Amino acid sequence: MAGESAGTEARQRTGALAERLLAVATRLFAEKGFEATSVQEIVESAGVTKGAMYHYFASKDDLLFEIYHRLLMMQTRRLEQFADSKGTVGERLRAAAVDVLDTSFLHLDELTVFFRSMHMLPQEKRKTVRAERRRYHERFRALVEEGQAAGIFRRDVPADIVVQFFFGAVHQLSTWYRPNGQLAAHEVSEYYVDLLMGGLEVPRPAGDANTDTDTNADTDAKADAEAEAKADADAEAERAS
Amino acid sequence: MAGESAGTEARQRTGALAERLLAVATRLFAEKGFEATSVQEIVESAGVTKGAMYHYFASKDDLLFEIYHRLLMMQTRRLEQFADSKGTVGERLRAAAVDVLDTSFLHLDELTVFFRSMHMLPQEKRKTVRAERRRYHERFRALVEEGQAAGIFRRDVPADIVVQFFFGAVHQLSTWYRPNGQLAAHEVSEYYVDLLMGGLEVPRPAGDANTDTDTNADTDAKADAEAEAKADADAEAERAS
DNA sequence: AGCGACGTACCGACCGGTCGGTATCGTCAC
DNA sequence: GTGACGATACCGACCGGTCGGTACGTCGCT
Repeated sequence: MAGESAGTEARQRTGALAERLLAVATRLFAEKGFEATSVQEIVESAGVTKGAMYHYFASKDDLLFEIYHRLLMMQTRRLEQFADSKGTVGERLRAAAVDVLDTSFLHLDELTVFFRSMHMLPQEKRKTVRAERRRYHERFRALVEEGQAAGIFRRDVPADIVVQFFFGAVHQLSTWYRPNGQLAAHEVSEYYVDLLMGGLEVPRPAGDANTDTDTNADTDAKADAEAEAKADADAEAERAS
Repeated sequence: MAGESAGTEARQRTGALAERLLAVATRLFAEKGFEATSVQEIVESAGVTKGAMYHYFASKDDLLFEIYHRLLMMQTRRLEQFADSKGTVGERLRAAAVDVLDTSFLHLDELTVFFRSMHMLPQEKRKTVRAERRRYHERFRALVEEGQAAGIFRRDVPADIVVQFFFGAVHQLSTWYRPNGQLAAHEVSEYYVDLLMGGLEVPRPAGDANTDTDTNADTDAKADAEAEAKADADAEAERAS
C-alpha cells in the first residue's frame, strides 16, 4: 500500500528477515534502551549474525530510523483519513484522537523508543523524522483551529498549545500504562479524549476561575508555531557543532 | 522527611565541585544523552579530572540518580505546600499545577534527562526514584479526588487517569518548548492549567458528544491505581532477569 | 603527621562496523 | 537437463577505538 519502491537505493528492508530484525530491535530498544542494546544482542535474538543485519540495514541508526519512519507514516495516513472524513469538527477530532490513542497502545514499544532515543539519530535522519512529525502535528492543529473558527472550541488557548498538550499526554503513555493492568487500552483512550474535548469546551462565562479570556486567537497561534519551528531549527543548528 | 544522612555512606555530594559536576552533567546529558556523554567529557567540561568526580560520586549512574532525586524532592516539597494550603480544591489544584509547570520550565534539562534516561539506572536506584515519583503522583491525585468528592470535578474520569494525562503533557514539555520562542514559559503554564481545569469541569448534561456518563467513581479509581502499581512492580520484576 | 581532595596512569571489556568468504538460487546457452 | 555463472543472502572472525572504573601518587590544610 505505502509506496515501497521509492528512490534510488533502499530497495531493501522488505524481506521477512528484515521485518524480524526490526521487530526484535524494537522490543530490545524498548526494554533496555538503544545504546544499551548491542547489535550482537539484536542479531542473536533474531537467530542470525551481524552480517545478515548489515546486509539489510546500513547501520544501527538505520534500524532506529526505520522504526520511526514506519510509525509516523502509519499514524499520518490514519490521521488524514479521519480528518478528511465527514462529520462535524468535534466528531472528526474526537475520532482522530481516539484512533491515535488506540494505535499508540498497539505500538507502545515504538512509542517508548521514539521519545527515548530520538536524539541518537544522526542529524540528517533526525531532520527527516522531525519534518514528518511536524506535518502530523500541523494536520491535527488545523482540526483544532477549524473548531475554534467555528466557535465550537475555546479560543483563549492557542491551537498549537492544545496539540502539544494532548500529544504530550499521548506520548507519555508508554511510561505508565501496562497492558496487563486493570484498565483496558480503549478505556484509557476514551478517558483521554474526554479530557481533551472537555478542555476544549468554551469556558462558562459566569465562571469563577478564569479571569483573562480570549487573549489571542488562531492567527497568533499560527505565528507562534512558526516562531517555535524557527527556534527549533536554530537549536538544531547549534547542536550540530 | 528527606533524611540526608541515611545509610552508611553517601555523606558526599555537598561540595561546590560536586554541585558544578552535577550541573555540567545535567546539561550534557540533556544535550547528548546519558550514554553518549562520556565521563571524560563531564569532567573536562567542569575543569577537573575523573579522580575528582569519582571522589564525590560512586559511578556515572550516581550522577543520574542525584539529578532525579533532587528534582523529585523539590517538586514534592512544593506540591505539598500548595496542596496543604488554604483555599478551595480548585484553587489549590490550580496553584499546584501552575507551580509544577513553572518549576519544570526552570529545570527543562533535568526533565529531558529524566524521561530519556530513567531506564539506565540500576534496579535499586530506579526503584527508589519510582517510589518517590509515585508518592508525588498520589498526592496530586488526592487533590483531584477531593474535588471529585466535592462535586466540583467530573466523576466520569478516574482521578488517576487525570493525573497521568496532565503529567504526561507536563513531562513532554522539554521535547518541544524552546526558551527563546515566542511564548513565555509562564504563558504556557497558564494555558496548560486552563486545559486541565477545563477538562475537569463537570460535562454539560445536555451535551451531544458524551453518551456514557458517570461510569465509576473515585473508589474504582483508587482500586485501579493500586492494580496498576502492582502490575508495574511485576513488570519491573520480570525485567530484572 | 595525617587526612580529605584531587590528579595521573592505566586496565580490561566491549562495541559498531568491516571484510573475505560461502551457500543458495535464478537463468540462460547449448 | 545440465552445467556455467553472476547475484543475492548470509556467516563469523576480527579491528580500531572508546569507555567506565581503579590504583595510587601528591598537594595542602590543620
